[in-house]
Amino acid sequence: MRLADLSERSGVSPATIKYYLREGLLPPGRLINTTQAEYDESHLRRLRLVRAMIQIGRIPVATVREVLAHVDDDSLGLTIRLGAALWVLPHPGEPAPDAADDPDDPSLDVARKRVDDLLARLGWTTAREVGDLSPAHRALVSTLATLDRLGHPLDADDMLPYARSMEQAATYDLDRMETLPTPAEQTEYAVTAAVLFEPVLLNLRRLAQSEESARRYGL
Amino acid sequence: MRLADLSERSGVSPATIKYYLREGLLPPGRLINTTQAEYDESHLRRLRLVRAMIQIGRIPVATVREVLAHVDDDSLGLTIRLGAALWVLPHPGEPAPDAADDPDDPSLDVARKRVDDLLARLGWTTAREVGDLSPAHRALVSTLATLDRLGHPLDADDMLPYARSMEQAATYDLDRMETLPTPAEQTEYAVTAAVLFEPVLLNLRRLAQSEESARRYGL
DNA sequence: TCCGTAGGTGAGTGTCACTATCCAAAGCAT
DNA sequence: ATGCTTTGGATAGTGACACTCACCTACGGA
Repeated sequence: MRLADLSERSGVSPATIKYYLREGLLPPGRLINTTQAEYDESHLRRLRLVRAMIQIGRIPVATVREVLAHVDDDSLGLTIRLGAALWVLPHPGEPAPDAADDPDDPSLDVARKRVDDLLARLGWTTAREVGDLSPAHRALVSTLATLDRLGHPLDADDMLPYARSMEQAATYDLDRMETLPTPAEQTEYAVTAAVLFEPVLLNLRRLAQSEESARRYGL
Repeated sequence: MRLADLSERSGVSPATIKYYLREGLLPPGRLINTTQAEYDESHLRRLRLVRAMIQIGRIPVATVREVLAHVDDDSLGLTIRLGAALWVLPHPGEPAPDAADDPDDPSLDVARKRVDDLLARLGWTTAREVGDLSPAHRALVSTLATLDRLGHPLDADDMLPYARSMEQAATYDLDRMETLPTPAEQTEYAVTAAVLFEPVLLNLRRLAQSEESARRYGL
């Protein structure tokens, strides 16, 4: 498969593929000679993953490169490999990097305490120990602080049922992940799940909301 | 309260506040004379909402303007007003606007059918009737099609438990919304919920995932 | 042999959320 | 009164980012 074929089968323009190759998001093809390269199904697969991350997940190119480095890193154990890949993904709810939270903001302390309380009640001891180091934890705290400031605080009780649902979802995801044969595929699956299952959940939620609103208020 | 005070209390730079005024995201203050304007608590509140949408929700300025127009539009009934405000919000999972889905793509048809099946089983008749017109529906279909292409298809059975959870969440949200006194506040709450509860859910999910992964694989 | 095409590269494009600078009029402090 | 600051208003510039274009050289088929 040459670059033009890769472009045709993926729907991505040749110029963009060249750009991805340059940026290291796609491994170079096998060079037949100085001016021809051969690509295979693995390139197509990787290209589709890259597109999903960038187009659907709106993930910056530099971040995609980091994530893929972890996916491809056979030297790590599965737990670390998974963690590393998901750790560098953007976490919705994080403030923009150029406007980081003021760490002295008292509303953050309040939110942090509430998250700790929630984790304790859930029995998520590992998450509790890792605490603020995890981007997911920080993003959660930051979002709760913002909700407080807007006058719509969410306490641990409010979050508990949501957390239980997400626990179920996570169990389910890992079950599916385990059916895959290699750690590389498993890690890739986890990334896909993070990037693409999240939109599924959110859009289901919005559909549910308009359904319920129609039921209550007519129309 | 003058512009500088508004800036101080919100943590937003005066230059940015001027920009928001120019862009119509913030109503102008009451002009005391040609060079001084007076702002009040409602401006502070609106400014915080705008910041949350832009910084946390990463919503484009032009979209924020549209959403606020619906929040402020007293001429509409609650259902329409809610729907309109949420309709224009970005839907995660939508492809970037400059790379819209090819409508002839057969994988989209497959995904559409699966969503219809799911909605039928859930008994979400309104969502089913509105179908493809809803951005949430379109984004869901598009995301499922991408998952198919990546070799990790999600069928209606897989989604059913997630959808039930989201149904519960939606009911809960609307209950909270109904405690607010005016339609303007209710609409604002719905927007806040869409923009800020979603990060809460997603980060809970990621925490649950690493918790469960630690349980299964140690560390 | 020769023309079209392949892949590689550096520079350019468009978008977007600010941000910086200027200006003249109007306080406010002394 | 005087001089420093602040205001609203306007225009232009910035930096990040994901491409996208034009051009170059070297094949490779007719």
